[in-house]
Amino acid sequence: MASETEHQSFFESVYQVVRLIPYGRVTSYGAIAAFLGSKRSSRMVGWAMNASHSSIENIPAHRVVNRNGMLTGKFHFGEPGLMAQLLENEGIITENDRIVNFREVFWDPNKELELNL
DNA sequence: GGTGTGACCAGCT
DNA sequence: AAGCTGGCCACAC
Repeated sequence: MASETEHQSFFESVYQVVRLIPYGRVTSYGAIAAFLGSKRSSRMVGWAMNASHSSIENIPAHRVVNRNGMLTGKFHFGEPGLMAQLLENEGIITENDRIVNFREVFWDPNKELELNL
């Protein structure tokens, strides 16, 4: 057995979900964590994003915000304001580093996505 | 291999 | 009501 072992690290799982976020939509760290099974592991999701720079794939980390809809990780994009700019570029309205219509653009993987692992 | 950390969340004071 | 602390779990040194 053993085979290749899909050692899919927690990070990889997070990347997949983040990659599945539709254009013009956002989600929260807790939502992704809950989708992965550990609602309280939301911190790991954020940390995974920190390592997203190591991923060769483009991770739309700007579509991931906290449950308040605030752009908490904007400082990690190299330049502050870049995250908000990317979001507005997708039609998402942000104000004061916070998504105005967060409720409207919120994309819950638990609801939209099905357990197809 | 123990310790620390981290872009959170929720509960307690 | 608002601020803070704890918890949680995976990764880096």
